[in-house]
Amino acid sequence: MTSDPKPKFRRRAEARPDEVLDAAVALFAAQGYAATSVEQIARHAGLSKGSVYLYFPSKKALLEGLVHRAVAPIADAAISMIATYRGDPRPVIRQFLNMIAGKLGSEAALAVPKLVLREAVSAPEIAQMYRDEVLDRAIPALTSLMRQGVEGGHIRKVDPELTVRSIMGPLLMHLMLAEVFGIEPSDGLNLERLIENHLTILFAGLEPETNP
Amino acid sequence: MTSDPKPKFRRRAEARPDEVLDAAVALFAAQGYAATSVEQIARHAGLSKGSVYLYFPSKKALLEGLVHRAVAPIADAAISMIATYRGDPRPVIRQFLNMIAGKLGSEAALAVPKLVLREAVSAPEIAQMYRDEVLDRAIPALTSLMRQGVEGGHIRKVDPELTVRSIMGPLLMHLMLAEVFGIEPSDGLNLERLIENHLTILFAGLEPETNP
Amino acid sequence: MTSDPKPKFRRRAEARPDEVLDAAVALFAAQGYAATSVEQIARHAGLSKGSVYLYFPSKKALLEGLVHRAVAPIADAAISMIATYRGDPRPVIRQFLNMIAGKLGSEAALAVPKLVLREAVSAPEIAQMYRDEVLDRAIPALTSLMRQGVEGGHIRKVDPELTVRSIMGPLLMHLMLAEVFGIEPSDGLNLERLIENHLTILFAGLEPETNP
Amino acid sequence: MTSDPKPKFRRRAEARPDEVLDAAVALFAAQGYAATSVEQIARHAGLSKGSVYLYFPSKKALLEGLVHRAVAPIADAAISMIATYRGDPRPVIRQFLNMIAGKLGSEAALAVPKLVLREAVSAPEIAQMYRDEVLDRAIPALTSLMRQGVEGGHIRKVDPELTVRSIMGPLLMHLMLAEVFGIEPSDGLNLERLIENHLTILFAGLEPETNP
DNA sequence: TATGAATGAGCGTTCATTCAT
DNA sequence: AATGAATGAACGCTCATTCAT
Repeated sequence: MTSDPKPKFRRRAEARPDEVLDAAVALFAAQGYAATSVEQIARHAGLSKGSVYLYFPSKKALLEGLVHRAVAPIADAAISMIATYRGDPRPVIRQFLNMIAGKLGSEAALAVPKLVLREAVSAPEIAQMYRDEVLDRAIPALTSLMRQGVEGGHIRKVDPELTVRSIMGPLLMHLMLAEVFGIEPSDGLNLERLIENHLTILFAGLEPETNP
Repeated sequence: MTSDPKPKFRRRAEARPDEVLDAAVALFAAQGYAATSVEQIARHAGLSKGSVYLYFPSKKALLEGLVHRAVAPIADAAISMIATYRGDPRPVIRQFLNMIAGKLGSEAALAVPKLVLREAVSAPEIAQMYRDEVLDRAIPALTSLMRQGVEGGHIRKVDPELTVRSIMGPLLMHLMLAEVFGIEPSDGLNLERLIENHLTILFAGLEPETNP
Repeated sequence: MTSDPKPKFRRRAEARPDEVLDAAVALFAAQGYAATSVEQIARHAGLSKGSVYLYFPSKKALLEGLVHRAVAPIADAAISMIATYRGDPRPVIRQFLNMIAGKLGSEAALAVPKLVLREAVSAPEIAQMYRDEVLDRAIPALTSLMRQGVEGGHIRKVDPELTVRSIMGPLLMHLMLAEVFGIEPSDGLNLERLIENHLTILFAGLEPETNP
Repeated sequence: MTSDPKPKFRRRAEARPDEVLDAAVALFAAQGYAATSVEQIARHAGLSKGSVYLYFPSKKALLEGLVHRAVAPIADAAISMIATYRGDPRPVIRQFLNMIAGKLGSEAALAVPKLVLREAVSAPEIAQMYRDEVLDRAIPALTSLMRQGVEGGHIRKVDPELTVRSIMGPLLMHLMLAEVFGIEPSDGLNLERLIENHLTILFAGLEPETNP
């Protein structure tokens, strides 16, 4: 803390890259990657354009760094919840969706996935990174959660892989309608009610067939 | 294969705008709007850069023209199917999803919605156009289809507005995983099986509650 | 008149070049040469862009044709008035200025001289043409009018060449203030009053010195 | 001769805008605004095209900056000379014209007014700027100089407003003939002799009428 | 570490001119 | 005689990147 002999006007240098990334997410999310200039990011982060290149070798590296930074926590939280569960998957699904809603509904955490979606085509490295670090870990986990649910007779005999789409899809659609097109239900982007309605249908739909 | 390699005759004026749009979809879809130059589009369509401006006043007008051309047919088909139906909505939903799958699963028809999704942030006019011409016509139609289904006792007492997300979401998610991240189930982008699995759950989930 | 066997829908072809020039003056005057496109001129004249090139080999040829057409009459009228006069030049000067004011004050005749002034730098051929056909005929004529006036003792012993500037300059300045900067005297661009005031001073100033 | 051939040191930031403007006047004067490209200006000033935009946000801003830089000094000098004078205006007029001749006869100072004249039509902001900063200050000053001369009986009863045209016009015409059309008197653009001849006539013409 | 002046390649757009019809 | 589709060169402007300081 006080070991530095002349700390008076020292800037916390290690924090800089993060500040730059913060500025970048904000601007990329608001205007898109292509429409955001390095100059804008630099000003937003409180330094000069040239200094950005001290921390990141190119504009695209910003995007990558950005995604990388945001991605690990989400996936980790998700996986740890599902990984080793045995039994009726429905309670875990409820927990899982509520956690995601909690994460995304609150803050600018939504910005990164949105960004990935938009830039995935022009920047396949980004899509790949997201796939590697999030999707290819979370989807198989969900898939095997469902598989053991089917095998244990806890739920109807559905295709575990495809059912993952039925679990996550309505939430994705809800967010996309709201975020991209500004279409919200009459009482606003109410994630709780969406999930409640969704789970009512989903859980009834997953109920094992009573009469064999 | 199916298109003239180098058309001998110039001056087929009426066909040109469409050819330009064809080139534009292809390139926009492959590289994104911002990363595609007008020059590229022109060469792809077999004309000079300047000639593109004979048919479209700006690059953005290409995007708009593109979306406009692709959008009306989809929405029209959808609406006409749903509009005046009375009774258990489930058969119509099956028809509806199959139609959409037929339209999107086949060709480059998917390119335009994908494009809209990506450019929506930087080009809000595009998002607005899509909303006006597709979403704001299709979603209310679906919503009231569900509403009368609930009121007629044909399905469980769900929120009609939110249930629309449960109907369409899984399809959206399936396409997005495949198209954006290259994630497909073990037997490929099999839209029929996806829909079948989805509808099994959905229809069981919508079954009116038997007791009380 | 009736010699043509099928004159029904015949356009008076010989009039076309003039119509094109009419359109060109109007637009060049309003927007400048560089800011006016051949397309605009063509539309204004009621034909297609390509057809303009039937009558004029290039855009610059339009400007030249324009000036040429407007120039001869002005100079001719001026010269014929001055050429052979002997005696006190003052009555001729009055006549001359009134004629010019009549020509310029009325119509779009001002447009061409204004155009020449503006484009003279970038298009020296234009300046040269104007010089050849107007200035180098009118100025020497005025100069010798003044010279014989001095030599005959009708006016003060002034420099005939420089006095031409004193005769024409105030009118030029008046028009330029009005046309370029929108600065007009309190009662509008009143050419008669301007000339009256100007001539009062000029003629008194030219009065031969009474003493010796 | 008087400027560094190839400056060894980059980064003389404060001088650059002025250098760019210098290059711009030269080229605009020689070729006109529209016919001069930013690239030309940049090369002339020894920088790259992109660098010009470091100092000026647009090509038009160059023109404006140019005019602005040249305009204030002229007007200031003029006004300060005339403003509060009482009595026979003729001595002040002589001083005033000599000062203007001194300013314009020497250097490239003429380039800017010429430029204003030419671009006034296509760039009304420029005309307006010149009007605001020069004409609307100098002309009223001259007008009231004349008015008090008339009222004090120092000069003939002329219209003060219109007489301003008689004072300045011959000089304007002399410069225009020379600069635009290359027409000069036999002994060159001799501003002193022009002014002498002009004032002889003007002052005699302004002499109060002797016999009432 | 930090700057910001400087660059150069590229983009969207315009337009005078040509030419098959 | 007349068209208008087509071109290509040029222009104003932007911006990611570099580098001397």
